[in-house]
Amino acid sequence: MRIVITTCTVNYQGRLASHLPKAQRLIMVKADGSISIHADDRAYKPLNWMNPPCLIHETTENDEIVWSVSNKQGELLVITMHEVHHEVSAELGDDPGLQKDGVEAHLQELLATHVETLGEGFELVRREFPTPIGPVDLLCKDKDGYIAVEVKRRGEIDGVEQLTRYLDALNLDPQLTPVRGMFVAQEIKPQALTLAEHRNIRCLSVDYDELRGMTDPQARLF
Amino acid sequence: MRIVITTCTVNYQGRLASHLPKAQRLIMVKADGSISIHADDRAYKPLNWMNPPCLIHETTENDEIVWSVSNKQGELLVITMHEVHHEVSAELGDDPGLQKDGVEAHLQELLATHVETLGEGFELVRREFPTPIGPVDLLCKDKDGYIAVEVKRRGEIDGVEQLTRYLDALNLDPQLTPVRGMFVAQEIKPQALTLAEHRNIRCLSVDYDELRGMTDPQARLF
DNA sequence: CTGTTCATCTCGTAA
DNA sequence: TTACGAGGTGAACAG
Repeated sequence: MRIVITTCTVNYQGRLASHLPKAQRLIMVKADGSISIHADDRAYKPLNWMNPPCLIHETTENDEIVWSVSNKQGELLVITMHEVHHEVSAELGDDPGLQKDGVEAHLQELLATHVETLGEGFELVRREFPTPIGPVDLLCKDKDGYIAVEVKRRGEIDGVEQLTRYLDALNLDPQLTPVRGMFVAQEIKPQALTLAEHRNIRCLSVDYDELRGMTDPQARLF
Repeated sequence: MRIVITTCTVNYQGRLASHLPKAQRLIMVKADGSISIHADDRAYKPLNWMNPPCLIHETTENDEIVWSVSNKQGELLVITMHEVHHEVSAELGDDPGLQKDGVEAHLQELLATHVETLGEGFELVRREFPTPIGPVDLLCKDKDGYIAVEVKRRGEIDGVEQLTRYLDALNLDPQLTPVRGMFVAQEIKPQALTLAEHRNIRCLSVDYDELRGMTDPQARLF
């Protein structure tokens, strides 16, 4: 990792064209060759960046240091440093990586082992049930037939569209039809709820922690 | 802006839960109070972060510095620094900001002034034509009636769904119906193309630079 | 404020 | 390699 605090101008030509006027910024060069340019606000997003793999070529023109960063896709990032105020290097080494808990996959897992919470007499047929246009999160069955369940952390309109496409595909199969739809999320947006109801898709909000408690009452990863 | 290179462990509890084992990392505190934690790879994304506005509370426990970062939503980021290897501060000042050229809005603008490239005899009725569920990018007209045009930089399946919803809404209006659909993008994914054709939506790939050339042959912002 | 949509989205994963 | 969906998506803009 190399950190340079510098007064610079930046031009990017690639997926779009962009320009940063002369100002003081922080440039971060990482061990994988990637580069990012940060202003003094916004935690998340750099002003400009180049993802690895990329090549940094340094030249000097009229007392100005110029970095030309290019990648295989033909994108080009040119940083002209008018003045360098500070510079540090440090070897951080490999990172053991981020452990996550509470993403959609976990919710799907928990629901798969507790399909009875989705509806009376529900039985799991398969997780990730394949269709020609992609897998349905859960395929369940009760006394009236099959139910395709779409699981989301946050239920929005896109999820309802996705489930609708799956239902269309599944209902082409005479072995399965009629297949009902069910939309399950920790939180369902009003728009999504309205669209789902309009399409006769049942909606259910579930609580992740509560669901986890059913499997393992004292579970808490961290 | 404050930069700290430190051996640390990090815990986040908020929209999900996550944990970073002890390792050397770079912590960036920006002038707006936001904070991000970087490993030595990936240009774009920090391992962990907290967006402004947030509050940083520093304590010391057994020779370890602990930063508790919280926000109004009740999210909590706890950084425990076991060792600090380097530290810098710098006032960067306000950034003049990034100027962009080539985003979807520009493409829509160009197409609006050249609707004849979309189809013979096409005339523009309105950009951002309002419907109950949101504005259609372009509403055009030819001798056979109205055409709703959805403009995307990259045409994917979501865009086709969006256009379909607009068409459904527009065709409820007896003054307009029948409204045909048209999907225009610099690049259209095969899946989107298939779905669009299946719904009788015409697809067109356009070249941004070529289109811009029609308006202003020597135009080139940077 | 909410809701909607774009993004140089990034990033993982599975076919 | 490509395609697809999730994301602590973030960020901008309209209502």
